[in-house]
Amino acid sequence: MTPSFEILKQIGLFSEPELQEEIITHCQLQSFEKGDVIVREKQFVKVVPIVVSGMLRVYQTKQEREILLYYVEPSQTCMMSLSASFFNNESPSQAVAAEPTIALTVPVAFVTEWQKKYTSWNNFVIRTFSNRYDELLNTFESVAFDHIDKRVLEYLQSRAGKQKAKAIEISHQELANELGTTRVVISRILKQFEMHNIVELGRGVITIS
Amino acid sequence: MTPSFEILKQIGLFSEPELQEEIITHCQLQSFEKGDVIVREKQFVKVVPIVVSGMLRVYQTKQEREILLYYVEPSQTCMMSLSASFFNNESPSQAVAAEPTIALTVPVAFVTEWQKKYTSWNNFVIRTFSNRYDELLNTFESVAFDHIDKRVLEYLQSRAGKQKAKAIEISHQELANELGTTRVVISRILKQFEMHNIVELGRGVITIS
DNA sequence: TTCGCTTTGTATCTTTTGATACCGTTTTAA
DNA sequence: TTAAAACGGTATCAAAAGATACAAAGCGAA
Repeated sequence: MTPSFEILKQIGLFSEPELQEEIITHCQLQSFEKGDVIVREKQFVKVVPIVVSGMLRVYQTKQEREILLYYVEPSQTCMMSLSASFFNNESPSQAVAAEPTIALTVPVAFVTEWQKKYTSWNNFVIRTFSNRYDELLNTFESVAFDHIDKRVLEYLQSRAGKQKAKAIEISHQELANELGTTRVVISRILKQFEMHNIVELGRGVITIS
Repeated sequence: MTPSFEILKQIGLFSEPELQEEIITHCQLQSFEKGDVIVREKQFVKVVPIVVSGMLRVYQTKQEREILLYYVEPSQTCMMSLSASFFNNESPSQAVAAEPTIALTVPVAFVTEWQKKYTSWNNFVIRTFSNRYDELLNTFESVAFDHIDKRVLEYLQSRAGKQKAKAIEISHQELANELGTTRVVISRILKQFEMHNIVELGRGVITIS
């Protein structure tokens, strides 16, 4: 599907009219169902996705383990795709729609071209790299120095902050995957939280009090 | 001091003659003693350093703790300075000469300008961001999933690989700082290694057998 | 409704790592 | 040369988190 000016306005990042024209002529608007794979591990990247609505989950699987890199939210793009597109590398990571998602797909050829021609595009690229680095540094620090109970609480609060309702739909096992630990550890901590009236627990649901 | 074409050849990254001219007219070649601070935390960045010889150590201090981000080796630059220069931010990190170092200093104004004009400069910038991200991801994984003994050994092997001699000059305390742990833990592990004939220990020196 | 799968609760045990303390040796600087 | 600082060895204790095992409860499909 061809993107519209409306969509570009919604993304709100690309100010130059010429760039907007180029995006409309060269890019596609694609819909994904929850669970659809947008970028597969070890595959060459042909387009870089910019999320319009919904969310992508980007992760790696190394030695049987899943490592969450980041989520791509509206008006953001996937840094690993960007990076792979610059060097014509295979993607070292996988991107999956975490919910129904609409994304603008930019053919890789334009990524560097637009960087030279349009300041707003270049800013977008640099900001993407810089922000993802900061993000990773933050999770690095919290893994290195914080106890898991604090990390669990921060994860829940962050998730709750991004939605209207305070009820977070996630199983203990999934939460363990997100934080790189095991289910038993999560159950233990959540039970502690419940006893201290910090959360309420249901099957597949955690509610922050 | 004004840089020469020789120096640029040595760096070996900037192919366009026009870019080389610009570097020679606008950049400086600066020498630093071991311990000199090149970028201070919370200070605005005026120049971005590209290391010609020697090495910079870039780290953050958060909550009394020191977090090693990366080393800047010859032909590399400091990603945090780059990033700060793009957004006119204060530097969130500190860069110190780990040994006597000569660096090419690029005034921040040219960083984005050259990005648009010179492909090799843009590649350099993007590659810097991308490589530092990969690097951080690797240390993240090793902190999250590996035991300290393995991390110590890998650190020693990596250090040894970068020099001729197998003797690494570092105290247990310094090693602990590098890996984000405490001196006692390091002493314990090194003693284990020595008993298994993996290393030989001296005062301030560790030799891989 | 019943069978099977998913989800959660919990107990026990072990390993890893950190914290603290104390001591002896070596190096440095006054 | 003497005092102080840096360095390293080691013992003890505690806390955090992982591994394993088993049971109970909830949910969906046949």
